[in-house]
Amino acid sequence: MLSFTEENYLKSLLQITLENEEKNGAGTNELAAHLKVKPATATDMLKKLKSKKLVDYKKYGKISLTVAGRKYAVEIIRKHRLWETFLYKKLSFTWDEVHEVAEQLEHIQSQKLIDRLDEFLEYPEFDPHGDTIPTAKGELKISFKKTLAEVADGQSCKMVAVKDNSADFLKYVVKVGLGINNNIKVLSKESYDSLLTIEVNGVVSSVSQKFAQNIFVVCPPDTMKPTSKTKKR
Amino acid sequence: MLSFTEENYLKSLLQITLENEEKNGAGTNELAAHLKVKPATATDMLKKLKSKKLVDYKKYGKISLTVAGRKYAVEIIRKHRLWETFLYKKLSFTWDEVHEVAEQLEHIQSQKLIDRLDEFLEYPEFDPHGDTIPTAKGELKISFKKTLAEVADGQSCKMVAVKDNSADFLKYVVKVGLGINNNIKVLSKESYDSLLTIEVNGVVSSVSQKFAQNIFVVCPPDTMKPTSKTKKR
DNA sequence: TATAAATGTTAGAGTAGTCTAACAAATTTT
DNA sequence: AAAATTTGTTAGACTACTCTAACATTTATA
Repeated sequence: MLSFTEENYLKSLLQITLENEEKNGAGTNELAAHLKVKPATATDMLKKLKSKKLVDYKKYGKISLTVAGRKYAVEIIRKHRLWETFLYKKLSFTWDEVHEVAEQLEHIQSQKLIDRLDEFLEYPEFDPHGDTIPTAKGELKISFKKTLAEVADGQSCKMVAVKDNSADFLKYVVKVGLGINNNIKVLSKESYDSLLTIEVNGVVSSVSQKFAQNIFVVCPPDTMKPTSKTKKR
Repeated sequence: MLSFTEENYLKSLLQITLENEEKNGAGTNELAAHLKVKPATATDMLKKLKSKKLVDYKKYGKISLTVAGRKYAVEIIRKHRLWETFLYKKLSFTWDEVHEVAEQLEHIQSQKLIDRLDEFLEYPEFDPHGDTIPTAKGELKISFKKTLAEVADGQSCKMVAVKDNSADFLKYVVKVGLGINNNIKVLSKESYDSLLTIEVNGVVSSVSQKFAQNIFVVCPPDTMKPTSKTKKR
């Protein structure tokens, strides 16, 4: 069983690699900055995680997670996002309040707890920020999460979350006929003021850029397995 | 903000004092045994907690919580019991599974979380073990929790929890007309086999001792304020 | 390609919490 | 009340994680 600290290092490494798909690994300074510790501290921990076979690391080299390390990290992300969903959906926390508490809850050790929580929440796909929740099997779909404002002309997407929790905004969302899991097609985008014309359930509406920036959507979801070793060659 | 460890020391001290109302304070060995550490370790921590004004302690003397320390400890107990209730009621954990996970969850730092959880659970009075849950104001009712088998002839009590979670037992409970919060009057107790005759909602039934040992009840609840300083003299 | 800049590592030290071993005080027994 | 036992404390050491300061390696730049 890993300590909170070790878990945080694994989680940061996964987050860094997810943010930069093209990169081959993280750097010590980068990792240290992500965890808000000094590089020297990160070096020490990397040696420890290496000895536990959770990271691939050698002096002055790039850092990456081993298969076991990645699996562990995905579990932490899963816990984090399930707790965020719980706080948001069941305890009426707002979009911006969930993260801090989930940072603590993600370290609770109990497989049964997380399985039951998943069930209780009815196996949610997305957390309140629109990020995908890894499955119990450790599958992490990479969602190309963006705001509706970033969706290109003619493209379709699915609403996964809101960024603004004010009553005004949420009423407006309902008025436009939008809701979680609705499919949205962007019919056109005005170049002058970025006014969007969208179609939801066959209904066409116009929404401002400000509005669109507060709606999170995913475009074409893609599955990424927890490891590439399962691939046959 | 206190560390997990410091919180555990305060919690243990409160638990020890609650278990022995008549005693004037805990001893170092007793506290150390409760926390599964060595006495030397406890001595060190006591000095630290004393410097934070959370315990009253002097060399070779009895240990007790200050008003501030007790307040903190009651909050931890409150969190623990609310989480147990959540696990039991919402995530279908059994009576005996909740404690271990609640030991972890009780240390999560978020006032909003615990207030919302309390609301979500509809302000429960008792946890799955039949122990009272301190209120948001820090009031801890001392319940004279016992099993139905221990209730004296002629006495009345209220059912607060079950000890056995098997389907067989729970079906039996329903059959006898029992449920959480029901008032039970013990009409008579057979001295030979402890068979109980009880009255619930005007209906009289007979239950075995084995059955009665798996029902938790409270008899005459008594309120105990978080501090005795509020008493005027 | 030599030098400067950026990046990463090592050594030594500090804090929190734990331990063991030796000692000190309080309590119980005779 | 003296001795024995129990209880509690001190001193020194260990682990996990962190830091700063000095040094080493790699990369970028002139």
